[in-house]
Amino acid sequence: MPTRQSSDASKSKAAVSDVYASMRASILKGEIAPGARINIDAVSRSLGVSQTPVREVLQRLEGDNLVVYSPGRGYSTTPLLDLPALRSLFEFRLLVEPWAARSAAVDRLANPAAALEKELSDIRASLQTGVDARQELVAHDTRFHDTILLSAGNPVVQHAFAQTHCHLHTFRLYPADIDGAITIAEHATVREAIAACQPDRAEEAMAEHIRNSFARFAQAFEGKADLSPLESDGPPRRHIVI
Amino acid sequence: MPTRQSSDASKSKAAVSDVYASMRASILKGEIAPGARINIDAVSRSLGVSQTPVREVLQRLEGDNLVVYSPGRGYSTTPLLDLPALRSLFEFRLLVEPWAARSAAVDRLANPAAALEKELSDIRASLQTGVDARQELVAHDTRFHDTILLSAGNPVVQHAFAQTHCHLHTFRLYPADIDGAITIAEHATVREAIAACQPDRAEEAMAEHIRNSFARFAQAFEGKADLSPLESDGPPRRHIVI
DNA sequence: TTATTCTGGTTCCTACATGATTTTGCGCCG
DNA sequence: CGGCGCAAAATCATGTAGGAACCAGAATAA
Repeated sequence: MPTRQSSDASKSKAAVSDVYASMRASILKGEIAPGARINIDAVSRSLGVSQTPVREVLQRLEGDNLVVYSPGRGYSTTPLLDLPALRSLFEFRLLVEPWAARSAAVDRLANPAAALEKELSDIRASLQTGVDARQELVAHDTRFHDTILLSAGNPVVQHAFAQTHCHLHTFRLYPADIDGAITIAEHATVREAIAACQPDRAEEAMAEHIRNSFARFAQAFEGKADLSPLESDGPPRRHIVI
Repeated sequence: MPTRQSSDASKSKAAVSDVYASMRASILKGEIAPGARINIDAVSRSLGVSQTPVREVLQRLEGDNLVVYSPGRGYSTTPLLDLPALRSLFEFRLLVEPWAARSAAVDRLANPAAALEKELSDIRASLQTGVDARQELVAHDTRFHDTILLSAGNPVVQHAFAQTHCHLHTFRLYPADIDGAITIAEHATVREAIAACQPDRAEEAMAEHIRNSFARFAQAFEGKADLSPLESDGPPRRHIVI
């Protein structure tokens, strides 16, 4: 009797949701080894469900860029981001997020300053009691940036950014020893500019934060790569086109 | 005997591929009526396949934003883009594509001027013999913009842009009477700037092209909507929209 | 050493059961 | 007589089980 042993309220409906959470956690924890192939049958039996929900979950994970699909050969986990991929990702963020910060820094009801302030005090409090600071920090970072992007009010940009799952990927290679204080301080700077309704300052603060953030992550690759800064060419290029 | 009658070489493997092409065409042609729910069982029986490949296809179509999924209620086709959604889409393009044009307008092997020139002469020739100009024009537009984006050399930006499927959506509301000559002329301007390796000019030409393109599409909404241009109010707001 | 065949394993699809959701029809109240 | 609400039934999404085709790798023969 292959009954589902996961949640006591094992009615039925939570199947795909449970499987998604489980597989995603497995990949993020590195239990499946980046680049390895995923056996649908093995996973389904190990989780006590059928193959259909597992396949559905795999297709969703493909949208998250956590697995790749080869027709006729099944699914494999994606390898960790290398430095060029990380740079591409942060260049994209540098294209989108300063624009979002500028859009958010206006005197309107959409101004997210209050929500950002709450988020900042929450994370400060949470780090005091500090359990699993790494997870907390990434979660805070996600919420902070998502809030700003949301208040920019462009669903297409928001969706495109969400599809990159940048926080999800950076979580995979987040060094355990990073000090969150710097990140939070930069967040506070961004929030102040937004609260003051100064678009230029907000844009620049966000751009600076992303550049610094990339530099911090790039140090995880130290020794093997060049570490040249994100923007190489001279004149301070406007990311905002008229 | 529920044999598959689609392709004569009905080995088996083409199932999901066939279904995908078929459903996608149905939605784009409007045969399923935007906003209507999709009955998995009906589709599977009508195409002579089982429910599993249909579900797989629906999940892929969800990534294309052609259907939406409600847990427990299945899939529905997405409604046609309304004016605000179209504006959001073109604002995203205005954020990404001028940057890509700038990045492409450099004196490197990645410079796509030659490919763009071939693309332009191809479409000009194709329009002479003109069969189904609408389809040809959208296909050309897709290739032209994709080429520029590709040579910008950022996979993340490229993927994020591809995920918007902007040409796929604009195809759904492409007016039949639009004259492609203007579009092609603007493309030629962009190409010239890229060929001349003038980043500023390329960036501006692309931005101008996208603004004009939006204006042309917005005319499809004439009568029902405000038709305010992308940047409505007085001070140059750097395309921040409410 | 190279080509061919065979076998093990895995993906992919079909068919069916089940539970939730929507719709329809009937009775009741205003 | 018309509108509202509840209940029963049909409908449909979701999950399960199993089988057939297919790819990969190994062993054997030339």
